[in-house]
Amino acid sequence: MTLTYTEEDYIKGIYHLQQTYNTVSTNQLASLLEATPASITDMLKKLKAKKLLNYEKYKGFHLTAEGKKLSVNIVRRHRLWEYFLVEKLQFGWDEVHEVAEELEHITSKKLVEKLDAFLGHPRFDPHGDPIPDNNGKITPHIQLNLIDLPLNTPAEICSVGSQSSSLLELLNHKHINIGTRVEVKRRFGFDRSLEIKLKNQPAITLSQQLAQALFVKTI
Amino acid sequence: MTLTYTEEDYIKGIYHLQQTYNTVSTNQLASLLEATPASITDMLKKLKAKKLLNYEKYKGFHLTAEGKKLSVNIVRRHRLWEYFLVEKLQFGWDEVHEVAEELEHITSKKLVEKLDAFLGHPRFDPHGDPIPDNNGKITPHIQLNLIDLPLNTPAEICSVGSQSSSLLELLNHKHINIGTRVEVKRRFGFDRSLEIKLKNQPAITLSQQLAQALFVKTI
DNA sequence: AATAAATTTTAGACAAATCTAAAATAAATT
DNA sequence: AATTTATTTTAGATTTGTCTAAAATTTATT
Ligand SMILES: [Mn+2]
Ligand SMILES: [Mn+2]
Ligand SMILES: [Mn+2]
Ligand SMILES: [Mn+2]
Repeated sequence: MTLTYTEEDYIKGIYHLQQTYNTVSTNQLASLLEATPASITDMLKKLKAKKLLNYEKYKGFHLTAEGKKLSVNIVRRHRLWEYFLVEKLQFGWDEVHEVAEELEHITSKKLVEKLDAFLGHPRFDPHGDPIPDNNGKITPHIQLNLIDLPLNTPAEICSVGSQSSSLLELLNHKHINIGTRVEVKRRFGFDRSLEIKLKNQPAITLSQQLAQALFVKTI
Repeated sequence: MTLTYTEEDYIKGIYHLQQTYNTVSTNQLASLLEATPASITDMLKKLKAKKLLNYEKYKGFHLTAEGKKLSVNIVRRHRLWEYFLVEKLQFGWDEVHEVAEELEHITSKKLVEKLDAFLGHPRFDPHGDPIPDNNGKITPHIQLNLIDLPLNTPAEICSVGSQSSSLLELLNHKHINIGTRVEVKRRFGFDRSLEIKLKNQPAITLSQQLAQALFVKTI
């Protein structure tokens, strides 16, 4: 099964959406891929014809087992390249997404396996998202939203809820990274903001919006 | 100036051909790119419209300064990736071409510069071909065809005349690589074959065809 | 110089991916 | 239940890259 770059972006988009919404709608995918609903419908027919998608007119859609398997492999490539860019080429973690969006489409099995080995079989990408292994297996991620972390409980940032550059810019400014140790010191009901402490640093404030975009595991 | 992957492959093909034939013909390019002459003509018009190509109907064509500059950059990316694949990912030098053919189309300036630095600014790719620098400057390659190397003159293989896998397979078999030291011991007029010696090894025979595909510099 | 052969271009068609505008269907509201 | 609104699909057009078959042009040969 060879797919065009565009078909790959579509099934990857559907894969991400159906993690949250079991069945995906035309408008949701149109919004994610920044295309018109008409374009989405056209592609849904093609993906259905290739047996990658379960789709009935007006009824929403989700990937077949085959479609999901291919999508997971695209996600694997995307996240391996992101790891490469940050760990080997010294990119900032907020600079890698667009380039990985292109690199992910190079499907050479040999390339992916050798890259994985060269990187030391990393299990998480620079945003804390798990990298599927060569069989499509994904290390489950037991993660707690920072907004739900109990007071004075040491924890470590393990992923972010979005890759928007505005979020990543803010995190860079506050010196928060994947792996950063945090403790929540106070909660303010008025605006649901948090006061947190990073190791050996004065307490800082996080807005509700920011805290909700951060996931942690206790340590 | 943003180019499609296909436009990039076309100007790169023209660039390589015009190194040998100052002006390139439709059929030459069709044969190189494995497309029909009609497809070539279509693309020539587009490239002319983008001012990358000097082209008059039936008169052959060659790149403008701008077209050449863009082509050299594609060649730079192609060869940097080949170097990466061999030196970092342990590919064989006969396995890298196809993958580099895809990687070369990722144009991110930051990616290319960081990759170049990561690799230590290599000056030659795994086939001995020079890697253009960031300004498009190419280290000139004073190379002698092995068939013209005088007898008993120590020399080093510095590049190969083709990347065909049949050639590279044969070189692997004979343990000949970029950097291998050779001396020509005898020439046979009948079939123009050569007897050569690699360091600390018994003499072996190279056919005329093989010797003509190898370039050396004396040491 | 006339003819034949090779090369190159054009004409017309098709697949992929996209769009806009209109039509069909489903969901929400009165 | 009828109507309005939102969603989704279809119809038809456009761009990019490709092809085959036919026409135009150049080059080679008699
Ligand atoms: Mn992509
Ligand atoms: Mn990521
Ligand atoms: Mn290419
Ligand atoms: Mn090369």
